[in-house]
Amino acid sequence: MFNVEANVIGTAKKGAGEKTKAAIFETALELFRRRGFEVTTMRDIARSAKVATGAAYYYFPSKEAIVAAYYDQVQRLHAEKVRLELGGKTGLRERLGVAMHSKLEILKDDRMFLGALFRYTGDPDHPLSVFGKGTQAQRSQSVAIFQEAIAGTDLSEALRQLLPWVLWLAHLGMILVFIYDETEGQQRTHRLADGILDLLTQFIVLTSSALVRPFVQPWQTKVLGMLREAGWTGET
Amino acid sequence: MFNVEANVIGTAKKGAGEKTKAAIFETALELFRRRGFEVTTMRDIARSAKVATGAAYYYFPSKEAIVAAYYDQVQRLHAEKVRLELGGKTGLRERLGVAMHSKLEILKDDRMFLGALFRYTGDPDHPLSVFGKGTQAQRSQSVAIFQEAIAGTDLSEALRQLLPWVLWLAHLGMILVFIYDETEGQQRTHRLADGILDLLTQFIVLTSSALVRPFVQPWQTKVLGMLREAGWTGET
DNA sequence: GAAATATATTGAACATGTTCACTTTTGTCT
DNA sequence: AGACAAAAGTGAACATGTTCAATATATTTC
Repeated sequence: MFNVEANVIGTAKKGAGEKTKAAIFETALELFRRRGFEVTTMRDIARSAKVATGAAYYYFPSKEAIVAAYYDQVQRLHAEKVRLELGGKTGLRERLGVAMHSKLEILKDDRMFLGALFRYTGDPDHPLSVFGKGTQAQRSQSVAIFQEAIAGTDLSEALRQLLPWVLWLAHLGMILVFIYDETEGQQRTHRLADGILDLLTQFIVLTSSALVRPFVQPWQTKVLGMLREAGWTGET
Repeated sequence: MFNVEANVIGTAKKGAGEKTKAAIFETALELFRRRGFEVTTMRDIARSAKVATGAAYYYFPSKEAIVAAYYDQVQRLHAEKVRLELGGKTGLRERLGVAMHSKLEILKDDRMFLGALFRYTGDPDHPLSVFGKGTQAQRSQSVAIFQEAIAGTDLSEALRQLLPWVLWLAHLGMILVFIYDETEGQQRTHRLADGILDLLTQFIVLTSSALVRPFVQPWQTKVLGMLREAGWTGET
């Protein structure tokens, strides 16, 4: 009768299926981690989670959608982690470093199935395409994290607007490199991220310095103009 | 008994299956173009080509492999086209423009199924991964085209070595943008390519000019060093 | 509390990429 | 020509992602 605190805890009446969904999700991730994405079948997942095959599809529209859900979770963790680690840090370079490296740390054990995120990259109309309309919301969230990372630093309006998108794109490339990186602890990816961030911040600082600005400013304008035209920020 | 000129023409005795292979290939491309890659089934292709389903697999290890074969053909066409159009042109910017735009022209009617090339981007071990070992040969060929494009121009040794790889990567991104580009004749992609090439060549020219070199050289060194470390050129 | 509705769950059926044991065709050797 | 081997081609069977009609369970309505 009284049903307070009910849906606070996940065990409540309403949405009893939440538990099932969670079970399927956790089981899937475990199998993905242990055996890889391709070799793990939906039947495996369902069986391991002690439900019928169809149940998995009741909660997730596709196998890749499970990875997408995982990535949603990653984004939440990342936002949290960044907010935490950003405290006190005021330098642009340092803040960007936090945003990038913390992401890699979150993903560190999941390189095996992360590739599934890129499966529909070449398919503009697929709901799970990294660049498609269907993932716009997640994209915005991810961009927002980088917005937060550059918040408080002294940047031009144009940069403040476009930099987060550039960083998002760079971070996507970074994840790809990460997947391919077989070096111990994926140090190569970490170093590459540092290198790119070094260059980027140096460039930005340059364009802010009154001394060289006249020489570099037109470049920045051109770069930003291009990005804008490329439509990366419009998000029709 | 005498079997000269035989395998010169494609209709020869040896390799009679070449005709079948070609039929399957052409039929597949036609269907991909008319209906799209996803909706076209291997059974469709086989039926249209008047062979059994298994025949398609006798010649192509997978559905995506057909697109890969198409892309091989594209590369040959591209090499040819570039060699042709490059005649006379000596400016770096102009030559790079030829390399990029000619590629887009070759691909112009095939955006519908080009996305299949990217299907295994996130799967390092798949034989058809764009960045994987299995596609190393095609990658080298593609890089060679850009090598040819920058040949004859006045560049430092480091640049001459790394620029082709950078261009290859850029051109890959360009194809991706191309696939998503719904503007008339994909002008947006063409403009983006021009913009990026402008920036790139300006940067290169800058680092060559004796006047500003001292200021920009360290940057170039850093960028090139990073690329090298990233292992894009090693190709283990 | 019974009927009606919404939510969960089932497992068989389906579609399609892929494999494979088997047959047919083609070319070679004697 | 006939035997043999290699290449070409067949189509049924298989594996797996996905759909769906049917059923069970919970919740709401009256």
